Amino acid sequence: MGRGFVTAEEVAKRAGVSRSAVSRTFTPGGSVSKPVRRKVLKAAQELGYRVNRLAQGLNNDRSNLIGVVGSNLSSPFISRQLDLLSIGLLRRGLQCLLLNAADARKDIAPLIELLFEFRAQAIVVLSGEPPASIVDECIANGVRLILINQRLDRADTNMVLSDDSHGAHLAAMRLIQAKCNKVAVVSSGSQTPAQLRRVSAFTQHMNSESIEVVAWSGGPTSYESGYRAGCELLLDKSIDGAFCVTDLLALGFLDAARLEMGRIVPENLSIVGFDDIPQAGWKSYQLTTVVQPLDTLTEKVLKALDSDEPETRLQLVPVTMVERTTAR
Amino acid sequence: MGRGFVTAEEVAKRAGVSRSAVSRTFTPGGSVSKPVRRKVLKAAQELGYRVNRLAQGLNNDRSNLIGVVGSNLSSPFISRQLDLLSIGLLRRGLQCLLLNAADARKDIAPLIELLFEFRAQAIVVLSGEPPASIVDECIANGVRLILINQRLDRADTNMVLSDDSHGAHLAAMRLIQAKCNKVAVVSSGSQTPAQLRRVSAFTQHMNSESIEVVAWSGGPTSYESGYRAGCELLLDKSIDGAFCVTDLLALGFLDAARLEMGRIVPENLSIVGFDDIPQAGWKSYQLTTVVQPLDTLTEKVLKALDSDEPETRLQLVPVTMVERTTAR
DNA sequence: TAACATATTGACCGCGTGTGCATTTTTTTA
DNA sequence: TAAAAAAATGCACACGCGGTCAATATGTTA
Repeated sequence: MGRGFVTAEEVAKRAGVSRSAVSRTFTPGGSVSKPVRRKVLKAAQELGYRVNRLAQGLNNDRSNLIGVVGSNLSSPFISRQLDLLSIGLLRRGLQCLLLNAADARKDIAPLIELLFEFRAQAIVVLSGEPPASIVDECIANGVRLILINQRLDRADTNMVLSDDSHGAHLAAMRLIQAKCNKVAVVSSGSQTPAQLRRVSAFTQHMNSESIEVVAWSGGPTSYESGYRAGCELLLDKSIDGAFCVTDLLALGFLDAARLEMGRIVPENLSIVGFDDIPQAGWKSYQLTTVVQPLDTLTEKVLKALDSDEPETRLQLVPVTMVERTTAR
Repeated sequence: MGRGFVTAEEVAKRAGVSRSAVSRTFTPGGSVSKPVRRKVLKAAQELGYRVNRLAQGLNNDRSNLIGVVGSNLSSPFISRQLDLLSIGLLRRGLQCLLLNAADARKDIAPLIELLFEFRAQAIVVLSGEPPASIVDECIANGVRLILINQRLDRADTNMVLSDDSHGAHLAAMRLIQAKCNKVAVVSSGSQTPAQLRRVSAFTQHMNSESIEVVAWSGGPTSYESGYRAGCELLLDKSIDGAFCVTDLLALGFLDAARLEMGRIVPENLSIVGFDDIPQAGWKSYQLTTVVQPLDTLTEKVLKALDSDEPETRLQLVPVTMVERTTAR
């Protein structure tokens, strides 16, 4: 009862049986007689014994650890993603080893190295782009790698991502429907691949309709950046529509438009966002936006974790648009 | 190079040295000659060898795993807390084993059991109240337990919490300063200890000033609950002040007041929140609120993790008030 | 060059667990 | 009741690593 944990050996001694008996008692399907099992359980209870899953994983070669790496964990979107993911993992008896990539935003390679050292069974990347070498090492070591909203140009990696292009097209169509003549497209300065896809798909669509597009990007993906974008862009009175590639940006933009630049939304200016974070539905905002269905996205991630040989490596999650009040 | 990870044995064979040499090469302070070290590193590089930290922890008795358990991970406050915590842990070379208590909101005991099985060095509880038996087991097994914003009535547990009472007093003083005659205090139905403390300290203060207090509580700790509270409470036109024990509640309340119940804030109604989540500073809200200094709180948690014999088990983090625009 | 001090090395053990195998005990069948 | 089948049990090994210790190699001094 001293420092440290109780071992199976001690339980065996107390119960007057062999250590094997203890092990078998705690192993489903182990061959143990009723009386022995009772004695073992009693001794274990009294001593406060718990199986050491680290040692367990040592010969099983199954650590049951799933590495999750991402940055911006406190943003509404990512945090919800992490919330759902961690619940799903727990339900499946998997443990979530969380690595915050805030320090190494650019290069998440060392973090993944760390996960290798912990023998993570699989690695889920919420944000950030792993270098190709890491991907190679993952398959070499039999570690499943799952990228969320990240599109890598190789067929041997699991990717689950929202249909950004289609979402951008939806946004474009909505702004066209609102009869906008000159629109802004707002993204952050971090230029994540997902954001780039949204910007380019949107721009392309608008160009094909001969509608002028003004691109703005800067700062982190935050409310404040959106606010700044609004203050700067809306000096141009002819802009009557905006697609913000993230709700956070959109809400900042919306506040700038209404409270700083004297615009009336949606009469004067139509705004469409992307993600559908909870705040987009708050009464003060009522943002019209493209919905990333986080639950189905998470579900696909978990499924990719389960199945031994995933049928599809690239899974596109369809997006929809929720109509609220910020687009005419 | 088959399935699974490379072992030190294989590296030794390839490098033409003993396995001990490999181990020493990767152990700081190990006695290895330059040429041998070079050979080992080369072989390790070629084979893609990585130390197995699980096996490492098996004899060290240091898993380097810190268990973090909490619920409501996507709420602005908790997610930020988790964000900061996970960064701090990583910086200190500790791994964050995240357990989402969403399923077992009431009883987080089984989750902590799980962390025992993984031989977590310490356990940080973001939310939820662990039963006393768990606390006993923690100290019996030499696992440090740190409770955040949770006050247990025992001297052998590490607790880091914001000064809820003082915060509530600040809120009360502010509403008195706003010359409120009848105030509401809004909390969620989940009745966490922290919320209860805020409510009671606030009510007590107001009573001592002979100001009438109407208490409302219901639903989860969410924007929606606050909105509902506003819709129901503000039917009483004589209520001219409100203390919402959580910013999320406050923002919902504020929206209900302005957009649904036709109140003018702060002329007609003063509102004070608690937490200072990012959204409280957004231009549409500009909520006057009590600030929980999350960075210092997190810092104290990390420090409690470090020090082998913490000087103080109960650490109260001082709170301040940020003046914005919702209190007259 | 010899004697000595020091740096390096490899064999071995322990960490806590699961499991194959041979042995012993219990149960079933003839 | 005896023989055969089944179940239960303990021993020993493996998992991948760090650390101890004696043996060996290298360097240093007289």
